Formats: sequence, structure tokens, C-alpha cells
Amino acid sequence: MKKQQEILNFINQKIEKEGYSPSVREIASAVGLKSTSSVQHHINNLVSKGLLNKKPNISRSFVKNSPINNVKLVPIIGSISAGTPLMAEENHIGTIPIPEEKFNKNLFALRVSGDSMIDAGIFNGDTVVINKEIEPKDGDIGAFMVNENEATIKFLDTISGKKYLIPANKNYENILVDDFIQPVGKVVSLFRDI
Amino acid sequence: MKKQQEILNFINQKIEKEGYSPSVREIASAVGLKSTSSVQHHINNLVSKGLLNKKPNISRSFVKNSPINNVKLVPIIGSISAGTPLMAEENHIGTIPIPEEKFNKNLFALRVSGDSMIDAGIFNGDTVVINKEIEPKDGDIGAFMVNENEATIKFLDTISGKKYLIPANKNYENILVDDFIQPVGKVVSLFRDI
DNA sequence: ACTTAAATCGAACATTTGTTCTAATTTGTG
DNA sequence: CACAAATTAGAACAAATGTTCGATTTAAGT
Repeated sequence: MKKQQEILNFINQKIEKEGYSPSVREIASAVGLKSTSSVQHHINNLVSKGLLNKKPNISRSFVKNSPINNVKLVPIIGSISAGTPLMAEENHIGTIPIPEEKFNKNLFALRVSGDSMIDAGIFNGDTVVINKEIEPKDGDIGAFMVNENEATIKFLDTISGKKYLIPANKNYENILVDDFIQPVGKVVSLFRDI
Repeated sequence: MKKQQEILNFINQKIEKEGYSPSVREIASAVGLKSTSSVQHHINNLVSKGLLNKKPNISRSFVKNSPINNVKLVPIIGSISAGTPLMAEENHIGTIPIPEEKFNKNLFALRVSGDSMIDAGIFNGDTVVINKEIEPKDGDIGAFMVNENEATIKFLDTISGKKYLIPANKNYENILVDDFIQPVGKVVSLFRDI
């Protein structure tokens, strides 16, 4: 039982350090077993226990089974420049990591400019993560294209039956949502360097 | 040249999706080459250009060479309970990812409770990252132990020659820094789920 | 001590795999 | 078109590798 743990540790460590799986013989010599079939025996047990993943007859196909390690990178969009679509390469100014459990393919991040959402704790220079799959509802903070080239972060709400983009700053006016304003997605996270 | 990019993409994609490298033959059939030596030729070029890493004579030993992929996990400290030291296991309530370039071993994260820093855009429930190596200076936001069991986030500043912990909320009073108040570190990042 | 099960070993086998070499083919260039 | 360079193919080889089988050793329980 201790050998199995030892083997599992070595595999994970090898993948972590070298970037690829060990072979059965490398495992054998690492954990002090003289026969590859001994290793095979433990591997079979680990796989049937669900502690290890591997493809049969494929070399070095162990897959790390770490509980908390998977992180996805979300692109940060800087400014939306004239003509280029929102997700164009030119606009990518960086990436931020997101835990995999929160990840979904329709996330991207936007660098905030301006102080129109300061009362909501969203400051100039902050980075907000936007889920394109979720259309902002009343009360949500969302990202909206206010014209072809400019995105903005605002509260969305209905006042007297009309939809408004509502800043969180007394110095700014509400914006009536017309056909030229398109929702991009809902703001789901915020990052700030202090 | 386009084939090389295609090969690189397939390798990265395979590692990303399956968790292990493809073989030369798998690459060949994936990118539409009928000979393994053609693949080998491109691999040699990619390696000599530094775009790809692999160990010679070791199967499936390609290493993803993504420019931005290294992420470190920082522990989130929930509450500091009586008696247990700050970094004790019991207090760890999660982890957040930090890009490696910002990482250093003296980082940890603290879940914010209370609204004393609301005017600084730090809200109840936010997670702040603290660098234990940096002692907060005047004007900085820092984490401080106000007694043996309780940590707080405040501005630090000097008023009439005396050090104060200064909340960012008119409803709270400044706290005179005495011998019982110890700085933990400087707040360097902020995370919020919205 | 005896029995049974588990772990290990040793060897062998069939594939898989990386690598090399030469020839054929395509591409680019003047 | 003609020529050189780059790309691809084809075949072959040696090494690496996963797997299997039976025998041996070790550990565990009665």
C-alpha cells in the first residue's frame, strides 16, 4: 500500500518536474522495484481504484490526478480599437489565471478604465472577468458595447419600464439602452493590483 | 512553416486535452503527413528554434512551451482562530491562483470580513493577497494583527507624529498603533466574485 | 508451524516509438 | 524553363516500452 503511494508520488512529481510521464521501468528504478511487472501490478491497482489514469499500450500516458492544481488562463482585453473585433489578437494585453472549477470557455477579462463604477468597488485599472454566456439581468453588473469600438461596465436596471445602464458614481448619468447598445456578458470576477 | 505551427498546435492541444504527449506517428496522421521522418524534420527545426522541448530517444517527451502558463497557488486564510498560528492548516479555506511572475513564497490571501475599507473598494467577502515580506509603509494598505487572534485590513499613516490604522469608511474610527498591533504584510492584490 | 494471499521477480514477447538514410516530390527563384 | 532548396515519402533499424506468464519470495492470519 505504501509502494502504491510512492509510485503515485513519483509519477506526479515526474510530470510536475519534467513535463511528461515516466515509463514503467523508470518507475521501477525510482521506487526500488527490480521487475517491471511489479510496477504493472501496482499500476493496475491504482487505475482500478481510480487514483491514476492511463491509456493501455500507450507509453508515458499517465495523467496527473491532482485535486487542486488546474488553472485556466483567461485573456485580458485592453481597449477595443476601431474596426477590430472584440476578441481580436491585437487587443489581448495579458492573461489572468482562473481556478478551473470557475472556468468556462466564454470567459474573458477587460481592463477597466474610468471611475464610473467606483461606488461598486470597481476602480480605474481593475481587471474584470466577463462571462459571455450570461446575459446581464436587472441588478447585474455587465459589460456592454456602447458603440462599435467601446465597451463599458455598468449596472443594468429597469426604470419606469425602460432599460438603463447605471453607473455607480453620482457624477455620471444613466444611459438609456437603445438598439446601438449590445450586452457582451455579465461581470463575474474582479482583480486588482494594489 | 505553416506545418510547423500546425504540429506545435497539435502537440499543445494533445497535452492540454489528454494530459500526455503525442507520438511522432500520431503527429504525422494528425497533421496529414505520411512519413514519420517528415515530422521528425519539423520537430528538429522547432527544437532548434527553441519553440519545443523534448528529450532525445524518449517517447512522448514533448513539453508544452507555452509562454504564459506558470501559475502558483496561494492559500486563502479564513479566520484566525484563537491559539492557532496564522498559517495553520485549519485556517486554510481555499486557494487562489497567482501568475508566477508576481509570485513569491511569502504570499497568502485573506478573506475580508466587514466594510471598514469600503471606500478603498475593498468589500466584505473580497479576498486580498498579502505579501508578508513587505512591511506596510505610510499610505499603504496592510494587514495587521490587532490582537492575538484577529487580523484586520487598514490604511497605515502617520498623524501628528503617531501611527494610525485608518479605515476607509467614515463610520469607523482610526486606531492608534500600539505595541499590541503587529503588521503582517502589505496588501498587494484583490479578488472578488461578483 | 501451516496455509493462504499478496508482493516481487525474471524472462520473454509484441508493439510502439524515435531515429536515420536515401530517394522522390514539391516549392521557390532567377 | 532550369536549378537549388525545402519538404515529404518510404523503408528499415535499434531501442524503448507495455504487457503477460509462471515462479519465487515475502507477509499475514490462523
